[in-house]
Amino acid sequence: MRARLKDVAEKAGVATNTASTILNRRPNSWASKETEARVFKAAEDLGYRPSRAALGLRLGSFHTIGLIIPDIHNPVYATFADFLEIRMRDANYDLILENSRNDLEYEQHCLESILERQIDAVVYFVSDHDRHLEFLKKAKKAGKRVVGLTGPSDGKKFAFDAVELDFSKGVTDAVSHLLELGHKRFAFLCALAKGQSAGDRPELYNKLLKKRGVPEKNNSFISCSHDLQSAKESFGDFLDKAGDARPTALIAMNDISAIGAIRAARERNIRVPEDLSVIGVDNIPVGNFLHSSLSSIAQPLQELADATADILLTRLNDKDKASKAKTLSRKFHAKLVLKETTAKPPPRKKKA
Amino acid sequence: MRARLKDVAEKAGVATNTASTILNRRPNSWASKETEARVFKAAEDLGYRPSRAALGLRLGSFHTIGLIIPDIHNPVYATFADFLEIRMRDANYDLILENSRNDLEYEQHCLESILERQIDAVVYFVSDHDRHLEFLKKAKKAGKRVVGLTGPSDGKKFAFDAVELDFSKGVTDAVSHLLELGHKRFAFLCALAKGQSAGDRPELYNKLLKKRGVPEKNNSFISCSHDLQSAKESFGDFLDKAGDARPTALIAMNDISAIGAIRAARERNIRVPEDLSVIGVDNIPVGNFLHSSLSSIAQPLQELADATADILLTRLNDKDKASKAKTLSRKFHAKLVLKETTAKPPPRKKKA
DNA sequence: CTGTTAGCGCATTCAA
DNA sequence: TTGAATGCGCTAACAG
Repeated sequence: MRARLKDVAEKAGVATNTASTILNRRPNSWASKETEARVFKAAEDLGYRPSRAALGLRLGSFHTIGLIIPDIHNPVYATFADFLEIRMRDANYDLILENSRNDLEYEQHCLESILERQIDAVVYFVSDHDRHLEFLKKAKKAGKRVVGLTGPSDGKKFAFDAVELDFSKGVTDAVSHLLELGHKRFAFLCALAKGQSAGDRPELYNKLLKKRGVPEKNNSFISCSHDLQSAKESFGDFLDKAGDARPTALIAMNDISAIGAIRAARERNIRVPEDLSVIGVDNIPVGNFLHSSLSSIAQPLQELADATADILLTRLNDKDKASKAKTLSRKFHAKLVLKETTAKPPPRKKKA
Repeated sequence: MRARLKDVAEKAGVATNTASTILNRRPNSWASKETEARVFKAAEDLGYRPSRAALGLRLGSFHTIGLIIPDIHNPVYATFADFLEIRMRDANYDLILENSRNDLEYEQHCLESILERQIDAVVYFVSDHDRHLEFLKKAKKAGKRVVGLTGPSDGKKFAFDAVELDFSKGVTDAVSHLLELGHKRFAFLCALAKGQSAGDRPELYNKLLKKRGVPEKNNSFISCSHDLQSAKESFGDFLDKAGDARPTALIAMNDISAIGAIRAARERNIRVPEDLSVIGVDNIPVGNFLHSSLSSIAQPLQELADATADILLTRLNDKDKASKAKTLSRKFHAKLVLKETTAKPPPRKKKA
């Protein structure tokens, strides 16, 4: 079996608790340098690793945080998870990853199940606030820290720690850019999780364009699921129905949808960007390797992960919960990155 | 605090151990139906979940398996992890995911660190056998089950449980197809992990083509890292050097490399498939959404994950280690899937 | 520095 | 069925 603390102590010729003291919190240790060295060497030799089970039982914590992502197949979340994992690992925390598979119901299940574990904190992407309120209450009651990744100001509104990402500047810039290029007809492709409704997104989108003088009839709102195939099909159907009245510019709510949509266009001999300009969201790496590299609204993933880790560690280190009342939050902005999928709209064909 | 077993027992008006007996192994329980019902209800009402820490300590196992993948950004591994997680979760096992980031050294670290946990089994993708031999020994000594995902016959050779995937038929078919189309000059793009050498891959590749009458001078072997950018750069450099003598057909060791290479071609006005045929490996979804959908050699991911889960559960349920000596393995074959990136080679230009 | 004691939550054994 | 007792590996408090 594995070496236990007791074995280390014996080998070093000290008492078990002395070994424990030395191996953990040096400050209060009265041991001589020599003894310390002996203990460390014994631990090293035996390949001693504290039992996480015993530690968890004794300390009531596993030094573990849970991360729930909506979709492991979306590079954005995979990358975020990767970044966060590195940061937390540096702080000696483990990361448990749950994939809710873009299913709001299953997401609930993940939230509940992760709460049932000996976990110190939960990080999750806020998809639908109302659905999460009860979870937040439970989590707080259970003494778990929670950090939500969310849109702007939701954190403040609901009083939980949050890393906020504001897309508005990015989206506004995207629209401005398309308008400047001369586009008149727009489409918005929105990927929805299973069980999620479009909410007020269509209105927001219409309002945004109306403010710039684009009449509502020139705007289309299309929804799809979170996979490539669904985006292709939804946008393809839309193109087929729209015929010649089709938009010349598309903003997709994420790059995955954008890629699906571009393929739908391609299969209909609609060229990107000559016939159709496309802007995605997320700026995932593969977007740079398409036939035309994908213009996109980029999330500052590294910063988001760092901010999340910072908040997490602040909370985790604050054992007294002194700052219990305060809500921690950091805010970031998404940024438009122009590449090759945006161009002037094609010259209008004369009506036959 | 959370409800403990003791609380459940109290609420149900039974002894703690009675509650334990009822909640766990029904067969040996002598309790009346009524008592049982009361216990279950109490557990339900209190939202009782056994403490994993206590369970881990008592039982010496966390009902958890570890999966080490080379790259969370490669959809193939993400998908495999997802499939395996579902299967293991059904069997009430948790899955811990480690990402070795295509770094052989870090992979070692992952293997070691995962062994140090209270984990029942480890699943990993075999990249380099020699490096893993010591790990395998240690794992066996520690009583961990190990399942390796590997090439053909490696499992038998090294006597550990394995799910084997044989690419040879797929690769042979790919070469045959390209030869039939009339291709004469080939390139092989091989993504290598950090710290990994090409090994005997170039020879195998040359041999394969030589057998079909392709002289060695018409074959190029190019290596790159596991990311899109590296593939693009490596293949781009190669194209620049090759000039007009460039190959008309490319087999990339994975789709990520293929996508990078295609973009490199695109940036040099080399059309795919008109000027260059490309076949990848993995058949990842995004390949279907490129400008020309990517022909590829597909891994049967669902089957691989299922087989892995089957072996895992067989071992895990075999507490007596009766079949200790036997090596379990399952073998699968990769399959060529033709799409749009393969075509006849361009007509040869007359030399100036 | 040491040795002892106690307890985290649970399964298990044994005597009632 | 029950109640009591034991121990998994570890930390922490205490008197020496």
